[in-house]
Amino acid sequence: MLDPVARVRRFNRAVTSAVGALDTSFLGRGRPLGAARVLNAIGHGRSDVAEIRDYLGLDSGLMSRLLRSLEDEGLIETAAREDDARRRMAKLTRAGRREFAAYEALSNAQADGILAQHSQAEVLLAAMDLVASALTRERVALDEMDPRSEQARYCLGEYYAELGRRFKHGFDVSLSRDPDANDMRRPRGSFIVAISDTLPIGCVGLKGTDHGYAEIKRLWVAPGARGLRLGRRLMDAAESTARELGITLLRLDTNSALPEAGQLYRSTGWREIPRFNDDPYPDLFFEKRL
Amino acid sequence: MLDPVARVRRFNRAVTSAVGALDTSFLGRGRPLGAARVLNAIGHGRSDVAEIRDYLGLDSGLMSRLLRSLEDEGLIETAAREDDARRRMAKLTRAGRREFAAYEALSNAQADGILAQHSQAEVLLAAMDLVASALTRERVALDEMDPRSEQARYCLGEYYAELGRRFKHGFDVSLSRDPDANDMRRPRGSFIVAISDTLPIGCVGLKGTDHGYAEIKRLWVAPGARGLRLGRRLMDAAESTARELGITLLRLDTNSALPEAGQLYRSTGWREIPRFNDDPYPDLFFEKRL
DNA sequence: CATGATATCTGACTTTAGTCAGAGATCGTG
DNA sequence: CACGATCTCTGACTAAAGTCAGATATCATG
Repeated sequence: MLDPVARVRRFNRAVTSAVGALDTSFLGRGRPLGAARVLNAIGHGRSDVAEIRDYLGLDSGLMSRLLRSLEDEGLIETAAREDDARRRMAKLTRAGRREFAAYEALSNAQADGILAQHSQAEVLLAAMDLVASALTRERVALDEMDPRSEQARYCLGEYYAELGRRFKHGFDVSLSRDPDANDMRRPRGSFIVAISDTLPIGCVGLKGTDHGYAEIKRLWVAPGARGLRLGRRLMDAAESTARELGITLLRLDTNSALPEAGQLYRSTGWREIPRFNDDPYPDLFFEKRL
Repeated sequence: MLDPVARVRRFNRAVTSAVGALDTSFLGRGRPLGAARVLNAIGHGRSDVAEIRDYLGLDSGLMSRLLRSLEDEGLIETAAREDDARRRMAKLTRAGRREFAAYEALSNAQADGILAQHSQAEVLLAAMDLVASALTRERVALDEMDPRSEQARYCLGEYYAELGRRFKHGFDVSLSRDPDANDMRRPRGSFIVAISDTLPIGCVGLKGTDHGYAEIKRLWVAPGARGLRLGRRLMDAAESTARELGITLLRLDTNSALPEAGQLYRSTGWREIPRFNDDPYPDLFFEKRL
């Protein structure tokens, strides 16, 4: 009754029928699912025909016909790309935007419906985040981006909030040595965000200094993405970026209130060293030679 | 970035692709999905053709042809039902059982694969249980069953384990007034189990006494099924069974360490009364006149 | 035992999805 | 500017899924 595999399969059955219900509601708009999917891909900002085909896994002949049918309905327009006339771009017409909005409304209504039946929506959402991260584990992209970008700032905000929860006396950003964003941009450093299907679920900063080493800062993994060894992947990415930048020595500080972090560092070749700064929060210091 | 609806939709995308991958692996056995689904429904114990058709949502013509193709492959046998020769029963042949086992192996491997990538499988499973319960909320069946049945005993075991966790000094079944199973069978009482797709996710007992009232005992909702107002549904079912049995007064005891239970009782017409038994665990007592 | 209801089956369709080969336009490169 | 590579499109298919109108057999009921 409690076999793990049976529980996963019960989950599969539950979501299969939920997904099927959404597909059925899509069919209610009188268009085959294939055409609806292409329309939605375009509505969500994909315009390059080859990219859509790849994303949806369609044959080029089939894709071409689906585009034609959407064009005949007056929902999209296609044009050759300016930089390469072999490739085509597709975009929604006014009618297409209306139709796309109708599909969006169906999707949103379904999502809303699931949430509305639940008196603890945040618990349900956290569980969904966790499952979604687990299922898309191998599709998590590690993207280098500006530490001031929206997604980076979101990660940092979550990171600070978590420190506030886990440190006995809270955490005040202004007391910490908040690294200058410029130190986490090439060529001095870098900032890497893990993105799972548009949602940022982790980050790490590589901060350049003038003291002959660089620092690893702001390693964070979203609660729903823990257990997927994402921290290790982020650290690997930061280290290889450091090597690219010609950095040979890395340091970092952390706090014993975050035991999983310390364990990660110890198991990946970092060795503990004496305090090397006067930041009030950390009480553990590590170094790794590349 | 944190819009609840967007999070649900990210979840939808993640599971859609996981489900698609399983379908693809099913196709690898060289049989269309429709036929595979029918074979699997039969393998999982559904034998009545009309029931399978209903479960899979198939047209009777299509169903007939799928059955024929499975028969031609030698995987199933069909026969008219003995009690009604218009209806047909289908069952697997030896070869059908082999083929069904192969599909089962694929499903199990997929489930195993998901779990294996996760270093905290129990956390992931708990999240899956919660999501599955939320998605199948309206398909939860409340079944009256014997309190000694396997599913009832599972619920009771989970109930006792939870009391052990939540009571400051633990919980010892032998110290509590463990109701005689016979008091929770008709006509003296009843035992109701909430089943979500084969998994028991809640229970409640109606225990007959010789003192002019019946007691509500053992109300439990699985952690993953909380927030769905299942406790209320179970209580409603217990009350209407009580009415059927001609019971006019209900009592129950509970503990202030279970605040959600007390809140449920207060909000559904129960009023607090003085202690009416000498069980060491409860410290709150309620009564409701039907 | 006639009659209407029910369950399954068959034949004759349509729609959707997907495959494949080749045509035509365009691109990058030597 | 010739040539191979790339991208899209068209025509000609097949397979799968689904629909619908009877035909046939059986059942429950008066």
